[in-house]
Amino acid sequence: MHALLRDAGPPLTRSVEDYLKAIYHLSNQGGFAATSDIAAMLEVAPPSVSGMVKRLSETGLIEHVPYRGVQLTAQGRRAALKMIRRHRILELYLMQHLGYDWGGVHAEAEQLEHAVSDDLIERMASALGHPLYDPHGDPIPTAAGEIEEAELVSLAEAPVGLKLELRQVGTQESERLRYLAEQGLTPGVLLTVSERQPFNGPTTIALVPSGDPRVVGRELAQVLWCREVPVDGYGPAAG
Amino acid sequence: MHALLRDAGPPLTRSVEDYLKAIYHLSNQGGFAATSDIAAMLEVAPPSVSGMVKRLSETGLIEHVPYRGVQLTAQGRRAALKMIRRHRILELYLMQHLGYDWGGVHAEAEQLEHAVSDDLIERMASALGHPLYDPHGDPIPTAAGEIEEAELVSLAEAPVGLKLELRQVGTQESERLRYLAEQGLTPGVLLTVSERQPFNGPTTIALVPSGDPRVVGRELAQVLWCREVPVDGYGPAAG
DNA sequence: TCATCAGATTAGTATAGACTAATGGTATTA
DNA sequence: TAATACCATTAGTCTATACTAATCTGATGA
Repeated sequence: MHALLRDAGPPLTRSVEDYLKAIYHLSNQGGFAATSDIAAMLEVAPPSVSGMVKRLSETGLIEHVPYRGVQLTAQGRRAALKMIRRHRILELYLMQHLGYDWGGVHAEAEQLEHAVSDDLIERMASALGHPLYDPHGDPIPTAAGEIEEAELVSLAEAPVGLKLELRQVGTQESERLRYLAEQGLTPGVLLTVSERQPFNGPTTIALVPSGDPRVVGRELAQVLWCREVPVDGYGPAAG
Repeated sequence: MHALLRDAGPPLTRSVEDYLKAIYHLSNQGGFAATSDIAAMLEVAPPSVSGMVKRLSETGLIEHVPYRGVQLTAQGRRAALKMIRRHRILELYLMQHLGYDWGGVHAEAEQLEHAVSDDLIERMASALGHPLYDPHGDPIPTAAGEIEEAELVSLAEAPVGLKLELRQVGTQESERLRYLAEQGLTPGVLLTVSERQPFNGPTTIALVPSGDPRVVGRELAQVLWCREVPVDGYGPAAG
């Protein structure tokens, strides 16, 4: 079974590609993506999402548990990773070969990722020396659809001094979620670990770039899953 | 009145852009583009064209004379030239910077031209040194929407030895059109002028690349409008 | 001049994808 | 446990774009 033959069927529309990407980003580590979150990310109304979810699950790209959310199937995940590869290669190419800066590159790549051929992406990847990380330090999926899973560390374990991105909040309790949101601790936030008290004491962090400090008790810190962020350059190993 | 403000209104859809381009190519020098020709060029059914024509003329991009055909308005022409600029810059960029060959470049540019921003096209144009001709020798419209109109010579006047592309057939008589089509003399055909008999005699040409000869009487030759084709390189003046 | 035929148009339908308004389900809170 | 509030879903509509089948127009040819 060749990769090229495996995904036969009609090509995906632009909208479908956007939905799959959004679902991928929202369902970290096997969780469900909620209708309203997808709607917010794509800036459409929730009923539009319900409609699309029905179509996508009929074509086998996602699985839908009513009132719970959706997950990508293996096929949907492959398609999502392909779009993410395209996006990240494009961003890098536009910055390195056409002088784009951080400001404009995302929007341009967002459009182009739906129009480029696989061939063009591989040519760009070659011209870039088959990079492993995009300008934000995120890993670029391979053409075969594999991606380096960022290993997540809980904030309670992270070494002092590390720069981290909060990726996942491992609780559903609304009180806690509300509190964390008030503190500005939502997925995507950047922070550095400033200090940790001994004997299972709290962790003190500084938000990036504001520098605002936060003190997080051990119980909460244990459910804040973060990934290490390379301080500079195009990847963890970049010099 | 700034160019940037002049074309306000909702952005054109992909389909609309394709229709405008097709109409531009089909209506040489102020002629009308026929419904069936547009349909053939875009590979859609004629009624689909009728439907689109209605919408486009309501939005002022074309003018429609029922049962005769359509013409671009100034606004439609600007939009078409913008797409043609995009296409030609993209083809050149893909060939010169990403190693594309003649085979693949057209299809890729056809997709990308709908997705790129003006900014990206201008960056590519810069990287290419603001070229005036595309890989086929066709002139590239400027960002301001001006295009070098290829001056057409009638075959009856063209100097012996010149390489020409047949661009326009200046008659509507079906007998003559049928005869010309039988002879393989349709717009787009390449040829060289081999000989011309004196005293308003016939012109002998050789089709390119087959080399097949054709003898064309003066009356017919007078209505075969051609443009000179640069023999090599990226433009008439290219060395 | 009239019949014919190719080409253009209208009529009616389908699909993708969006919307608003109304309804239904789940989970938090009192 | 009951009430409530939030979120998801269904119902119904709209637009763009395509299609097929049916009809109309205008040019050609007898």
